[in-house]
Amino acid sequence: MTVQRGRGRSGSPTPADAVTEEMPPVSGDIDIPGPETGERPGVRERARGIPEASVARLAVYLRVLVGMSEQGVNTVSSEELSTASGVNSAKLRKDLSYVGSYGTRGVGYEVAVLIEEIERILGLTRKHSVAVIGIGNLGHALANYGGFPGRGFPVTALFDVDDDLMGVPVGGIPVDHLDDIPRVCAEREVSIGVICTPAIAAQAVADRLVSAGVRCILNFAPVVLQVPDDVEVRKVDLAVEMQVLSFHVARRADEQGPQRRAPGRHGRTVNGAEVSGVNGMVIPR
Amino acid sequence: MTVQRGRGRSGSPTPADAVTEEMPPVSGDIDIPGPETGERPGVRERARGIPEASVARLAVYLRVLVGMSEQGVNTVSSEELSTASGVNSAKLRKDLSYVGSYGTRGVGYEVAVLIEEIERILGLTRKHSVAVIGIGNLGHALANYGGFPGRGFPVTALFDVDDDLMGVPVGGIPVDHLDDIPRVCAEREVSIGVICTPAIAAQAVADRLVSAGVRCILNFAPVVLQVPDDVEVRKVDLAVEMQVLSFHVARRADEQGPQRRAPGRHGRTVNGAEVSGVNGMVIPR
DNA sequence: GCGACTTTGTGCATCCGTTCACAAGTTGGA
DNA sequence: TCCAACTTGTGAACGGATGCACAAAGTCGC
Repeated sequence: MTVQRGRGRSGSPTPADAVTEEMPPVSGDIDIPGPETGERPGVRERARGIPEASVARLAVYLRVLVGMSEQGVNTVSSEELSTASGVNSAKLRKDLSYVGSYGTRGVGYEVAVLIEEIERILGLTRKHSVAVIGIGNLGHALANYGGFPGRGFPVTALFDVDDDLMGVPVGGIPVDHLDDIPRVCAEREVSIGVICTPAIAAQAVADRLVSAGVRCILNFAPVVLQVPDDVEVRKVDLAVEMQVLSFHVARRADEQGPQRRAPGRHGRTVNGAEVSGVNGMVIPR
Repeated sequence: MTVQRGRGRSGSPTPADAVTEEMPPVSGDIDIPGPETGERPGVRERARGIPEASVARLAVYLRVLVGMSEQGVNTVSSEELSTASGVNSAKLRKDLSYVGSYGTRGVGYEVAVLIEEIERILGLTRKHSVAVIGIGNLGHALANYGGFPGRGFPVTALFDVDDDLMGVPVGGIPVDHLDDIPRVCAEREVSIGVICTPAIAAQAVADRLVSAGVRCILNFAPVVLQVPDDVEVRKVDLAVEMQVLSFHVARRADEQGPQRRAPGRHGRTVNGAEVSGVNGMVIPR
């Protein structure tokens, strides 16, 4: 995966850059059967310890499960679900075990239950108001895809600097000026900001979002954002994706071209398709 | 990181699902100083062993380096470059060591040299013809951003099923029908296919791309594609990104809400901003 | 009610990637 | 020429994620 953790703007590089740091070791991760806290017991304690990689996969399982549910499937085994999700069953079961024990040995999982539990863990039971900043090609695309993938992510605010866009509704929502980020975000309780601006503007936008109280940012701009410790940033970088693919093209050419593909090679990768997934995504055009 | 390796359509789950499998252990990774192969010695052997995570980061370094170069910077230390790229210097040096030893102890790296070498490793020295399939919102955005990020990725073909779009130029390139994928891709030597279709159509499109000889796919559709072993797929899934963010929102709420943020917590994450990057991306609107 | 069969949940070994820490190489100044 | 300061490159330790394999738990048929 390609998950990097950056550092705050305070500067000096620290070990905190570690990929998949942050999650404390599993020590405090035991399901404490203490008094009810309103939610199921242990859920809160457990949620914290889920590895980021597992969280991302849970989202994938969720999608598959919803699909199954729509097709009337009631029960699914780890084997079936894992195949459909493109992971192996052991990993899937381990991922699900972070969520809790909702399967029945000898039978499998109830699709509906699993959906509910994963949604709860992922925090999808409540809506997350989304703001899109930078209404260019991509921003437009996102805004038009009103109410993001899998619902639960209503786009409630759009921002840009272009005067011609001010007040113009895109996907039903009028565009506001960047300067209004603090006010509008507060009013509409935006919890996630999606940055689709050019690289040059991204940091400034991030700063405004942060000062507006937004604590989660999805960054499409090709810059490493500097944000305070308590702000979560995820980055999607098309250039990087393309270049990684390019690398594989090159590697392949190198292997095959000059010294002819080694005869043993095929045997080694039998059945091991090269899918370097990164995440999920929607925008169904 | 969220790199998954899937399996071929052959079905039955296998250990090959392993993340970051495929790359053989470093055993054969030594820089063999044998006879020149046309490229620098050892390059070919080395390229194969670079971890995917490092490849992705190399792309980030490259972007930062190009920026520096444009500003007239000639030399950079691992410390500077790492800070600018949001990783720690040890990791950066290790990443660069996969590329080769192009630094000077006591001094640093020559920006120009590093750019050149990274470009070579990433296979950016040659152009990679790109086809975009599914000219909806996102496809449109990508197509319009003619000649992808960082150049080297010219979009040369567009496909859709909508009759109204046939022949209509988008970003200067006329849209062809899905049925023409094999012919057009062959003619224009497309090496990378970008799938922006709805989920339902994605697999069929992938199949056509594969049969057209395309061996690298960037998939924006929310499906797990089934492809042969020798096809590389990278997936960008907006839904997953959003849901991972949602998870963090929830986690944070759980931490702070009920049992008040633990006093020690801050001390632990000082300086460790939570940036779970995933990849790079451009589309500067 | 019992035994054969299925599937979950997880301890454990393994592997890969990150980080540490230091030897080796380079520069500049005394 | 020698020494101090600096920076790269990398072996080795560490830690987290993956995959295996099996005990536990449940179902089904007889």
